[in-house]
Amino acid sequence: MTTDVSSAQYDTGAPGGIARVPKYYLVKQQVLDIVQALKPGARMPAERVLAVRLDTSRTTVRQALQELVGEGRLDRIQGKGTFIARPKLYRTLQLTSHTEDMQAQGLEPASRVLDIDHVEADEKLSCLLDIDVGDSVLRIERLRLASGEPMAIERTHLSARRFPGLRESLGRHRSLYSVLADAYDVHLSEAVEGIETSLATPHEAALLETEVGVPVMLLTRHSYDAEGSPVEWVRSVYRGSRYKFVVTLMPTAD
Amino acid sequence: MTTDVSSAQYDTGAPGGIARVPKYYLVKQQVLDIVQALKPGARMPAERVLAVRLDTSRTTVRQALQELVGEGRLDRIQGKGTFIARPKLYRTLQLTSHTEDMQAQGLEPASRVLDIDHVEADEKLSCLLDIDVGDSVLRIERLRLASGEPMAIERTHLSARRFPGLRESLGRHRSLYSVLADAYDVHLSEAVEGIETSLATPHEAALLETEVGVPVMLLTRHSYDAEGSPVEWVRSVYRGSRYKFVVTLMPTAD
DNA sequence: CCCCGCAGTTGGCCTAGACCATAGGCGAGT
DNA sequence: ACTCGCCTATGGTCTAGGCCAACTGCGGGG
Repeated sequence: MTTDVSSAQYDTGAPGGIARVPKYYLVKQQVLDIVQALKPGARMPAERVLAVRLDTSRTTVRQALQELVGEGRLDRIQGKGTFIARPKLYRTLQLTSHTEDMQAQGLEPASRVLDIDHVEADEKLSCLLDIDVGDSVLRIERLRLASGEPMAIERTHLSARRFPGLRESLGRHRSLYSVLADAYDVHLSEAVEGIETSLATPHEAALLETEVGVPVMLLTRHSYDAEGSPVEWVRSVYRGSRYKFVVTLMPTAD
Repeated sequence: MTTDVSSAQYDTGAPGGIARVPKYYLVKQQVLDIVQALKPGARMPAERVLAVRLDTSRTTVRQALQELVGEGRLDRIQGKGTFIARPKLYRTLQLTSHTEDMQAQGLEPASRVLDIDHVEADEKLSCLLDIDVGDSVLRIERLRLASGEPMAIERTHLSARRFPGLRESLGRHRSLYSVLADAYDVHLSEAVEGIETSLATPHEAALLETEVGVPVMLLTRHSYDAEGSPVEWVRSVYRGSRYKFVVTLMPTAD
């Protein structure tokens, strides 16, 4: 029934703003002890087993597991079980292409084109790319991979007028940035990136091989060429539980 | 998008990796319609009302609301109700102090010291600060505020030997960085920041006035002086649903 | 030998309902 | 008038259990 009754189910102790600790959070700590005693790839006890062993309901166990999945400590696979996850990867923020970035870290870069088409610029895009509303925009949606592991979903927008034939050129090259440099003599000189958290949609979760609702990093990049004209606008979704972003800061010039 | 979702509770159709859409996710979309029709601060219908209106259980409604809270679209207050949240704030990544950073954005900076003490350096800290294991480290834990709103929990570590009397000096100054510059002639010239996602612990949630388990940004900063010696190591926890980080990237020097 | 299909295990999703904790209104008592 | 305390509405936590979906192994049929 209603758990154990009386005894402090909630930490109502010191009133000085001390946080309440829900039971599922205690369960999480207990599960964490199990996690830390195992190696990556090892299998956890089943949810129903944990519920009995930790004297709680399966619902509560799942809430605890949910957080550990969100933190990247566990992976769950339906029908197989729950497993200890591998450590996070790193993603350096710098003005380089995905290809260069991965190679610099000794990882095998790869991309799978999900979609590539032309769309009309809405007000927001026209402003970002400094074109007119209704102008044609080349939109490239790619799944980025690092050594076979899904890394991010990336949607790149470029002016179709400025880069005619780009769509065709991409098939013969490895990197978008090298195509821009070689075929159009466009070199990126500055970019502004925004980083925020979000939650995986069903579509994103499927592509990133994770679960709906886990925290993701939403990264937007606005790149400019040497003349200060906007070249691309990119929106990327990374698995928050798998990547750590690193940026080196220098004093501001002024 | 694949937001079609007609009637099928589960998309068992195409096996090509199409994402299943759980019912709570459909509920989330419906709730989102309500959210978008209201202004920040407005009150949502009660959970039990939504459950009846959307023909589902309160549990499922809460799961949908949970995600919207995690995304920073809703705020829940026990006993009062659920309300539309305000838009995100911005946090620029640059080599400046919290005080300067806030003032540059027209916000009122403030800090509340939660804890300030000396601890012995463990192996990790000794490496980060280039001191010996067991050396005394000044640890400052502060709650950062922007115009009254809790922004981050920040734990700064500095060598106590290198900065004698720093603890006392801090009471008479606004900013740590200005104390370092004025009293010790130490000027930061470079910093490496790491950004990753995590989930709020009960303690962090209480201080940040949010809920346990919501996504947070875990930001670590390792700062160096002009000579290349490490000066501080900082670990900060930001409410992911309230802040967006922005960084300007320039081409790498080499 | 291979393939199919059944059954068991495990995670995924949802329900119905209980009780706790907090905020706020309102009325009884002072 | 003011204050205290009860009542109610609302979110917060937890339980028990049902059914679905995916993986796995095994055995029978081709």
